[in-house]
Amino acid sequence: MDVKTLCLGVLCRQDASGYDIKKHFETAFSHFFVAGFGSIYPALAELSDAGLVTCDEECRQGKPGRKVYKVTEAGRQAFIAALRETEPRHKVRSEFLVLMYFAELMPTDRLREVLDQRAREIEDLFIRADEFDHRFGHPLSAGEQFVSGYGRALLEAARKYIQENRHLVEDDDEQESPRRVTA
Amino acid sequence: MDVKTLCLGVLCRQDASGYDIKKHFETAFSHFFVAGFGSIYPALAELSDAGLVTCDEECRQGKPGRKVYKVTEAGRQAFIAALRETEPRHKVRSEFLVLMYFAELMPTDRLREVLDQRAREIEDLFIRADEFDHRFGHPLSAGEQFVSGYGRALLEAARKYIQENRHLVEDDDEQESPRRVTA
DNA sequence: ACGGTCATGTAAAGTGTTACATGATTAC
DNA sequence: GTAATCATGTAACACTTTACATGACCGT
Repeated sequence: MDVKTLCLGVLCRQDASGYDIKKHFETAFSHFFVAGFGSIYPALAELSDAGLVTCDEECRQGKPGRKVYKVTEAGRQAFIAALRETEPRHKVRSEFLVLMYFAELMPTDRLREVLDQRAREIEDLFIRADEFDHRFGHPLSAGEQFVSGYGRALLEAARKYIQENRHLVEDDDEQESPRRVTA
Repeated sequence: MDVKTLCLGVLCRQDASGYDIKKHFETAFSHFFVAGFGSIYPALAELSDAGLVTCDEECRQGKPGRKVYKVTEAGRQAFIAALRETEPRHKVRSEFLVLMYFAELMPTDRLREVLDQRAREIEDLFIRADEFDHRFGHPLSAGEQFVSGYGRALLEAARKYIQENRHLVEDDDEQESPRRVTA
């Protein structure tokens, strides 16, 4: 599934500009999809050319002018068809885990730093997840609840695992550290 | 981090052919990286051109001939430098979660099917993880242990979450089903 | 004044996926 | 005999990332 289809999906929920859609990727989709402006704007142009969305441009003298996109009936049908045909894949790409895998080739300092950074990122993601859940206005749909809960469950598992197992890569690696303290 | 660098990393552990490396991606790296032959073979050719690996071709009359790659000292240094510079990102791309997010636009049958399929895939991944851990021969390194445990911890969290929460998207969606049984 | 947010878009470069092309060997 | 596994590689295509280019508005 490509960014184009995801944009169409967002527009099936509500009218939005490219900028709004980017926000949606950063909040609602943050657990499972990323996209930048460089993918979103061309995608919207293509959707428009294909007649799957329409575009109202708010003229604000000079400047780019905010463009609000709306899905057409053809667009809605196309999205539903895409959902029917999409294979439910689930793919991870983690440089963090690559680094952990090759822990023996890294200095202990750097390892600690990387683990701390990952731990901080996880805490950040919790905060962002809370922000998303408590948006004032409409309550979460069933799908949003499921996905939000899924993200949180996996985040919790990751946090716990890292806390309890970071010693596997941080210790024994080099035998240089003279303090084996804490009886 | 690209496939080329990962291939170099594998070769820092042991000599291998392109085919062997593919196997490595499917087992050791299965939790966090995927790569096909179409990425691996060109990567090995480039590494060879750059002098980061050498290549011994086992001549077997006719046919392609198995090529066994070995890392050079320059290659080892280059990999260690890459580890130093790599940002520890962690990215998920999940069509499965997209489908769940848009559950309201899908028929209940299809939803059930998708959830069952994901559940089966998770069980498969457990089996593959066990196979990897119990390879006869050398015991797991610290890095391998950490990554293998991480993968398993997240798999367990995903399994549990799906079991306990699939009703969120499978039920209430359409009110058509006449059986609300089990008072 | 300055930094952050809002706002759109293009072009080039980098990367990965898929399909194609070929063929031997091993296990059932 | 048939399917799976071993084994390598190319070419076309698809997609994303990054850098660039521009500029207003709002709050402090």
